[in-house]
Amino acid sequence: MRTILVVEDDEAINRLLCMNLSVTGYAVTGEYDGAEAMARIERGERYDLGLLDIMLPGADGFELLAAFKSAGIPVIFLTAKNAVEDRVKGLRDGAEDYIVKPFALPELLARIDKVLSRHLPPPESIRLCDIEIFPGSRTVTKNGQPLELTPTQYDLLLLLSKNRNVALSRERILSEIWNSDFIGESRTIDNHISQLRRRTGLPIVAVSRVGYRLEIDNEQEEE
Amino acid sequence: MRTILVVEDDEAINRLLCMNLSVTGYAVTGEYDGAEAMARIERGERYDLGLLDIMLPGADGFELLAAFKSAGIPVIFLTAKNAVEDRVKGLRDGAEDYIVKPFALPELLARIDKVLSRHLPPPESIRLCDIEIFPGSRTVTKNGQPLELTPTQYDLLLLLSKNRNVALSRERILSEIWNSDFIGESRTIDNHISQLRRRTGLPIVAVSRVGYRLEIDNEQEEE
DNA sequence: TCCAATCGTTACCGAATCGTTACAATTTTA
DNA sequence: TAAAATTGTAACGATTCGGTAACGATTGGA
Repeated sequence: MRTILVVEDDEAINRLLCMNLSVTGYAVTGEYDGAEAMARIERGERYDLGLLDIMLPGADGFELLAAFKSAGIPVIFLTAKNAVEDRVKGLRDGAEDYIVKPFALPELLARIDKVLSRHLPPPESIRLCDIEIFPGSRTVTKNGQPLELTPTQYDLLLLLSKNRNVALSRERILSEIWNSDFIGESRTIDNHISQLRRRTGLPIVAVSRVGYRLEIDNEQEEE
Repeated sequence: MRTILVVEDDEAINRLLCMNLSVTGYAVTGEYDGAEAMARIERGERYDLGLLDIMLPGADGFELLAAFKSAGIPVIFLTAKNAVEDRVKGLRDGAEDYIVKPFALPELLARIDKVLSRHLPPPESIRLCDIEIFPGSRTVTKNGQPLELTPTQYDLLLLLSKNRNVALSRERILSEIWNSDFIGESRTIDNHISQLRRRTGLPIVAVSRVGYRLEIDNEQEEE
């Protein structure tokens, strides 16, 4: 379970955040005083993320940001409505993101999700049945043997593997692999799918009128 | 299951809304007093949507809107017939939508659906008796076993499942599934319904001269 | 109760979709 | 510069899907 430290002196907002985040599945600690929060970090308490107000008693958000940064903990700032310069300074000093009060909770959750996933170590390799993808070197093996793939095939495979059991529309595939536009509406994707299927032997099924889906009944492991 | 807080002091309308929404598959809480509703939000109670009347005892709709917004809960206003300025103010202050009383239920349902899909990630799965729909992968199971459906059948099933216990007119079905065009008025829908009924075994009943309705007596859960 | 309207279902054929092979244009590599 | 590889497009056949017609059953209103 991910842990979050919320530092916010407004009691209502603090409680609201803690309640909602804890319901969503995070382990939350609420802190009202900047100096106290600072003490927690210096004491070596571990958190996966800090949600920091800027105006705080004890120590302000920027001081805290420095402490969090040197402890390797990403930070999202909670800024008041019109404090534009705060945001600028915060981002320049290394905050991961900021959100303006009052904010919509789903938006905050989405940002938290993004920041946390950005801070996860990228996987060494991705395993699908007998296929293994090594994003670091952009190589693929099948049963341990190297498998030659063209760049497009590799990109397609990576996209599918990141979205296993998800019906990917042709539209989505186009926009993810062919940067931006590329108006050429055609059977291009179908062809690459066909080739990829032949080389990898993976169960890539057509979703009629929509696109394709990599079907993996998960009892595989990642490494 | 999605949760809705209905705040409306007119007892008849309140009960009507709660009854209809609950039959349609939402978890509904009815509240008659603005201050009480405010207390619920401040207490941290979670809802996916607020349906707010504007003229309320205790606290009016606009005060509630602010509270809902800072809790990240989207709001649809129920406005009286000629209160144009209310609508304008509501939308400017961040309401997602408004609907004029007296309103037609299908229209309200459509708007609710739109707002929710804009604010929440789509549900993992939708369960109807022994049928389970997985929108992400565009697959369906019956008693856990995969169930093959054609694209049109799938779209039709999804539409019906989002409008359970609501009579869907052929007109509406056509416009939702066949994008705009398709002038050919015929028995096409009846055929797809027939096939869907056979494959899923769901209680899709004909509503004479109108269309069809998926009849589900709710004691099911979603996941 | 009766009759017309509506509905459920089967059958059928044209149209659309998909898998695949082939090929030219372009890019990369030697 | 020449050869090889890659990529977008075209085309063909197989298969599936979808719209319509048709017929009997059912329903619902007078």
